[in-house]
Amino acid sequence: MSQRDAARTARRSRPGVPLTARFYDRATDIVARDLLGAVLECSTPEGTTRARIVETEAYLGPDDPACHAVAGLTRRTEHLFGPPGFAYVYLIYGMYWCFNAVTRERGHGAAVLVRAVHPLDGLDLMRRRRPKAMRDRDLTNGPGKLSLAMGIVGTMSGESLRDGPIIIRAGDPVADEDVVVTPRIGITRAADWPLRFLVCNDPFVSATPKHFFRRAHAT
DNA sequence: CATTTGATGTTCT
DNA sequence: GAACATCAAATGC
Repeated sequence: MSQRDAARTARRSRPGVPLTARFYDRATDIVARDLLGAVLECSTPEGTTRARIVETEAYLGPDDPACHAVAGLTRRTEHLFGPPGFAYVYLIYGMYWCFNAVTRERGHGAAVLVRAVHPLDGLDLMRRRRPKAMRDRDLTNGPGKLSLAMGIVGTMSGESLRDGPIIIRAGDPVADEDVVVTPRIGITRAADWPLRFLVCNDPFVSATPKHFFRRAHAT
């Protein structure tokens, strides 16, 4: 799917119901929206990479059926349960690391998944780490891909996003008219909740599934 | 092009 | 044993 088609599909999938009325708490989805445009930086012995965040998903906590917090405090969710401003990195499908920023107070269990970034610095290092990516946009247009490209791994979970190996800095803000909202990708529970945020027309956002289009029309 | 399938292994029931 | 916030290669038009 071309990037323009992905953005168009996402735009047409925008739910007609305002976010405001739907959920018990807006803290985490506000963070998810405001994280668009922020700069993600990761430092490893190999070097430092920087990239602009262009796609996020909010996971609201224990009352969100798709959030890992519903399982309670386990080995995996230890760092999800706070405090805010720290990394929650977990392994998915036994192969890929997913990076989240914890958003709520200790014990709550809410976080924002970073799903795609637009590279700014360290392109050569990213290409070395992602030899299979034929085009630059394939380097970081997915949560597993961006972790590979930037060197994000599980040992970074629980580290501070202010002075740890992964740092989030302020970036150029993204205007509301450039933000698209869709349901979250790759989940089965709460599959219609509109908590995925992306910068429309950015070539580095991940593909929006086609069935989102039909779902929006059914309602 | 779009859609399906196989890889891969940790975590929790 | 089943589920899984994924990715890349293979297959179908």
